[in-house]
Amino acid sequence: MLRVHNDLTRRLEPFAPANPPEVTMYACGVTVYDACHLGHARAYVAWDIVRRYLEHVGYEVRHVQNFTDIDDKIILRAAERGEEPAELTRRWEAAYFADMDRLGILRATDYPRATEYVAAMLRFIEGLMAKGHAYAVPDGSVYFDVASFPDYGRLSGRSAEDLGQRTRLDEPDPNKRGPADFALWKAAKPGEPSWTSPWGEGRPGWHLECSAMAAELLGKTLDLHVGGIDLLFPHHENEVAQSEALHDAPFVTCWLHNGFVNIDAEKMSKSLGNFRTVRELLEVHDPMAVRYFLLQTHYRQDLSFTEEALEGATRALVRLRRSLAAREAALAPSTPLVEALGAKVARAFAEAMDEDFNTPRALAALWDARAEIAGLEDADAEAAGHAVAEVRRLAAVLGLDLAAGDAGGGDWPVVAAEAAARLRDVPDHGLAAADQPEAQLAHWLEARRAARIARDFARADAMRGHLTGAGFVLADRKDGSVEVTHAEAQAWAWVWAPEGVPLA
RNA sequence: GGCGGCAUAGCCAAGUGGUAAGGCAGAGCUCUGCAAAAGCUCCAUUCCCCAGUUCGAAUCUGGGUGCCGCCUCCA
Repeated sequence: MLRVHNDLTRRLEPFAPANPPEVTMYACGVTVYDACHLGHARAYVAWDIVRRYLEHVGYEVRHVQNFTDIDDKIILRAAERGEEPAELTRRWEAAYFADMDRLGILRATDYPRATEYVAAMLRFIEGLMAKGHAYAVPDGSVYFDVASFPDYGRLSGRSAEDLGQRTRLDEPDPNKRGPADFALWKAAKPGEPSWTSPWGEGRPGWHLECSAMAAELLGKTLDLHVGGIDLLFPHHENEVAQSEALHDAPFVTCWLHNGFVNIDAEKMSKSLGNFRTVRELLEVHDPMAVRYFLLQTHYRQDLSFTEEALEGATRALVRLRRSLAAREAALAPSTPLVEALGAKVARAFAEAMDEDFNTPRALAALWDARAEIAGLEDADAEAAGHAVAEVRRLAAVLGLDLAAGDAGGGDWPVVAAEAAARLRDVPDHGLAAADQPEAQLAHWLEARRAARIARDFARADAMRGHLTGAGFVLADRKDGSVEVTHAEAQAWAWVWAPEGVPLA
């Protein structure tokens, strides 16, 4: 049975959607004005795992994630660049998808844009005003009246007094009746994009879009609402207030929040300037390795980013893949032991994931299975491939493709192609230069093979030394083929196979 | 000031009462012409500190210390 940590109750509780097998899940999306960094990747990988696991255990998830495509930062950035806000936001939406697709994040059911739901938001505000929960001020803005909603603060654990105390430190906004009141509708300043409303030209407040779009697309009460812990207050608190004030129904049954990515013990964020974009990370690292890295930490915990840890995750992924690949072809009729092994890993995996999506433990279950598969003997070893398939199937629930990236696949990374090209400049071995990196490397490997057959190991090792100097790592295999990797190309491998008789 | 979180081996990180998962790094070995890869073995008597509860605590309670986050945009 799946149990989840509900931030509304601050407890682990059974997952109980209102209308199973359907699950409604709303994820707070990004403001599309800049590149995604590892922190964003962390959040969306976490929710991708939640979605995948729910589907794995039989739920049908309606997953909605918004794009905030109108706000102060967008307006400012578009003005700086001299382009329309819509051009800017469409560009960053595309960049968002490019990054997240590479990380293997499943597409949501819907990606509503705030600017396309302004009419729904205006109806929302009018409803709140009719019920006395909102008020307009002279400049044309509309605020939510927090005092009219006694339950305010339940999600974030803040009392009215807490909020009052803070305001002594800040300059009070003369427009607001109460210190915690927040804008539902912001009056437009000259030159800003705006929509017509009963209160004049303006644009929706940030908190409102999630409430309005969630209600439009998923209904008044959501099974799951997810987002970063930084959104807990005030964003999610305000969403609850608006939605429940209007609908007189619980807004969200279960809230999930993910922890931060820390770098040097500090939150990774735009404003601190200590972020690593997904795009730049993927220039060097296998997307699956980045995903694996993120899954090593439970989603609610802060995650420490270090290059060392990311590289460690990459090596772990490569070893897990290779270890399994070594047994994948063993598909003789299965045996009781192999069947039991498959069932055991599936059980351990489910136990881990059922405990609030404990991906570190789920990964450990996969590693335990790897060791058992490697230790199989005789008839069981002949059938090991069936257990490998089971491990890969479970890994896929985490969005990890353990079959990919192994020998033979993938384009040549730039570093490897450049290294191969440099081999042409080594004046030795009487080899013809070749244009393609594959052909260039194949010349060397063929010559080295000839030397090895002639048992001229000094020459063969000298050739390997040159290749090693260029960054290539050779792995001789029993059949005479050579697996080639490159020290700077994470998780990349290329296999050269000789024509003719294999090495004796 | 208010609210909340975290402190586990060189690094990342599970573990909420029963005697420290997993990965990376490191060491040894097997295999190999030699390597690499793969495989096997080893690697925290101890969980920030001090009291307490308990037959028993990394886990519960109290008190410290340190770090981080939210309260303004933020995944």
